[in-house]
Order: sequence, then structure tokens, then C-alpha cells
Amino acid sequence: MTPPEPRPRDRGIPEATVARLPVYLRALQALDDRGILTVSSEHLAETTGVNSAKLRKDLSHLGSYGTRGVGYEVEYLIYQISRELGLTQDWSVAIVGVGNLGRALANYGGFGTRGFRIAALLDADTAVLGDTVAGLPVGHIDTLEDVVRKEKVSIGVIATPAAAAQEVCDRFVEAGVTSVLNFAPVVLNVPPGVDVRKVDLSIELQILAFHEQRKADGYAGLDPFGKGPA
Amino acid sequence: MTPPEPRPRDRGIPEATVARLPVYLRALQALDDRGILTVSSEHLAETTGVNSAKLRKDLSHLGSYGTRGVGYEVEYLIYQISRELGLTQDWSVAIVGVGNLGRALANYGGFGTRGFRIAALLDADTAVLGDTVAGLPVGHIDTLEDVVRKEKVSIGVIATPAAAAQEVCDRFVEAGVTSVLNFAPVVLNVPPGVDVRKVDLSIELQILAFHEQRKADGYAGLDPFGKGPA
DNA sequence: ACGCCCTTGTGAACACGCGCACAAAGTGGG
DNA sequence: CCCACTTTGTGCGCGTGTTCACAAGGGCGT
Repeated sequence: MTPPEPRPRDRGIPEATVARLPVYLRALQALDDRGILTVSSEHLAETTGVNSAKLRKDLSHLGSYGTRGVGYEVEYLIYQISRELGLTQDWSVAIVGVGNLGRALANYGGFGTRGFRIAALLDADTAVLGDTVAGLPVGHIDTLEDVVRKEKVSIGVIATPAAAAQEVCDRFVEAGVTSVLNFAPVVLNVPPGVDVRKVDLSIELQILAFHEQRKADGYAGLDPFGKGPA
Repeated sequence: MTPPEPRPRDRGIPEATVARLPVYLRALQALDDRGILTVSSEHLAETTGVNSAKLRKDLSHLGSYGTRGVGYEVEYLIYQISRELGLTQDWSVAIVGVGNLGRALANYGGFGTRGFRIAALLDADTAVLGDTVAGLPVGHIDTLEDVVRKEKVSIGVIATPAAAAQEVCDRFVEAGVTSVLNFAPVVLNVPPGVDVRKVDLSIELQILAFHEQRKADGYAGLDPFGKGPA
């Protein structure tokens, strides 16, 4: 019997749109670097590989930031998207697992530059404990709870072997982390209110293999109503 | 005026289903390792974090491989999913870019074990050319075309900096690669018939940041019709 | 000041995927 | 042999997302 909308203040942005905003943002920053001042939905759509109507609808969820007949002001749109995504503030991130993947993540430029700060690198292996990676010392996994609380870590990155992932996740959640990015090939169990996103190489490969097989099968001409051949 | 279905032989599997099959497969292999012979949709759904009806519908696209009142035979289902995903044959993969990420990918267990074979590791940086990574020598990027043709590479993995990604992609495509897995933060342009999948750390982080901000905002009680608190 | 042209913002139809709920089908016990 | 129980396979309604197509709006040349 509860009313379907307890909060009329529902400026909810569709999940699919949220997933595309970072792509637009990156394209806009590239335009900004080249000194471009305005851009049309058509042009931005082309560089980001989406339909222009979809792009306009996506942007319309943030407000009416375009000018008809002209397009969108690049800098202003960058600011609006950044704000909407929460990139105008800094988020502390802790990475657990300093193998090749953890190192790759730590050295990844996208971290420090825009809105994210690596608060700690942690590992259970004593062999890497003293190492300095991306300018940060590798700490012991047992300091996880301290680090999370002291550094106000809200995003935890799991780059451990599969066997350790769930336990690390549990400790993250217990310590107060509410967003987890998981690179280990396991399904993580978390309580409601905690967001988990999964990045899984082997799943991606298997999806590609599926489509490869389809192409190899008798069905040569694919592209069902594709964007048309070049 | 073309009829909507020129090919009645459309055993097309929904894309969403394809994306979940690898997850089921992994769970099934874990059950198999533990010696479990059969599993119900309810149980398998729980371990993979999906709805049991969805799981049954997914599996029904492959055929009627379950037994009512009993469940699914683990080994048989593993075989059927593997076959559907094209994992009963080996796919040759070439990885370009042998930085931390490339090394992480090369050392990733999921490769050699099931259906994938690393045909080559390539890089443009002469400093890493002699190195041996995951038992393979690092070759020069200029051998890309030769390797692709000789080793029948059908899947190309791009783990280069963003600036180099499009060119590597073009060379892959030109040499005959029809599936690309891209880790560089750029939108790749490919002709029709080539599949591209993107893995982008910074996008994932930004999506998490968005939800973090939502939680931090006034809107405390989230979980709109969630699975219910534990 | 007027009108042409360009681009945005969105209404409406359509496609896709999800999950409930139930009939069909097979098992095992008595 | 029959019945009660378990589990699959799926029809159907719902919600989300995508795309087309167009009216509304703003700039710019004359």
C-alpha cells in the first residue's frame, strides 16, 4: 500500500545513461584539449559511437545545457557531466592485490588525474610488502580496516586471486566501503546498499569467441541491419 | 518489402544470455571440481547471483538439457555451454602492449586453460623486446601481420596506451582479425563485421563514483525494491 | 526586423530483457 | 500402480532502453 513514489524528487538518471556519461566526458576533454569550444550532438555522437538522439536524450537528463542551432559548449558540458558523476570531489580508493594487475591499475593514469586518489596498496604476500608502486608503499592486508577508516576509502578495488576475493570484499564492506570494483573471477556476495562492478577478462574473451564461432558457422553475412557498409 | 525473417534458421541466443553463459560455466566447473553431479536451477542461480527463472530461460535457449524433478547434469551442461560458446575449439589470441596490463593478461590463468591460446605478445618498445613473459618471447609490433596470418589469430587484445590503440586496431583488422578486446581508453573505429569489446577501468570507477555520490546525497534509503534485506 | 537554416529536446512506437506464476514432466515412496 | 513432491520450461505482463521523426527554439545573414 505504499505509494509507488515516496520521493517526487526523483531526478533519477537511467543506468544506461550513467554508463555512457564517462565516454562523453572523455571525448569532450579531447575536444577541449584541441581548443574546440562547441560541439553538436551529431559530432559528439559520431566520435563516441552512439546514436545522436540517444546522446541528446542522455544529456537532457542533466538539464537543458545545449543551444539550438549551435550545439553544446564543451567546457560547460564537461563541468556538468563531471558534477553529475561526482568527479568534482575526490574519492579515495584502496587497491588490494599488487600483482601485475594491481600494478597496472596503480600506474593507470585515469586514477590520480580525475577525481580518484589511491589511498593504499595492500597485499598479503610479504615478498612485495616493502615495494614502492606508482610512488606508494605496499602495505599489509591487515591494515585494511585502519586505512579504510583513516583515509575514508569509499571504493575498494579487488585485484587478488579468486580465492581471496570474497574475504577481502567482506573486510571492505565490514570496514564501511560501499562500492567495490572486482577483477577476480568470482561472483561476490554483498549486503544491500553495496555496489559491485565486475571486470572479467575471461568472460569478455568467451563472448568474443561465441561471436567468432557464429561468423565461422555457415552464417557468413552477419550485420543484421547494421549501420550500413562503409 | 523484405520479409522480417529471411532466415527461419534463427537459433539466435539473446546477447544478455551470452554474457551470462560464462558465469554459469565457471560455477558449473567449480561444482564439477567438487564432484557434484547434478544441480538445480535454484542452486546454480543462487551461486551465480541471478534469478532462477532467468537462468532456466537462458539454458532453454541451448536446448532442453534439464530433467524435471532433478535438475541439470553438471558435466553435460558444461559441455553444452562450452560448445555453444565455441570453447571446444582453440582460439588464437595476440596481445599487443606488454606493460603491466599486458603482463597481467598474459599471466592470467583463464587463457591457456580453456579454449584460448596466446599466439604472440607484441610491443613497440625495444626495451621489452627480448623479455620472456608467461613463457613467451615478446615480439616486435611490426611482426603483427605475419603472426596474425601464420597463427590464424582471430582475437586481438589491445593493451597499449590510448594513443596507439586505433592504429593497432586497424592493423589487426587489416590482417584479418575479426574480434578485438580493447583495454585502452578510446572508442575504436572498426568496419562492420568486426566485434569490439571494451574494458575500461576509469569508466567503471566513474560509474561507482556516481552511485557513491547518490548514496552520500540526501537520499539515504536506496535499494529501490531490492532483493530485500538479509 | 525578418526569415532561413541549423540543432536541440522529446513524444511515441518499437525492441529487448526480466521475473512471476503455472502447467508439464519426471522421480521416488508406499 | 498411484500419488505427492520436485523441478523444468515457458506464456505473459511489465519496465527499461533505443530509435525515428518532428516541433520548438535560437543564431545569422540580409
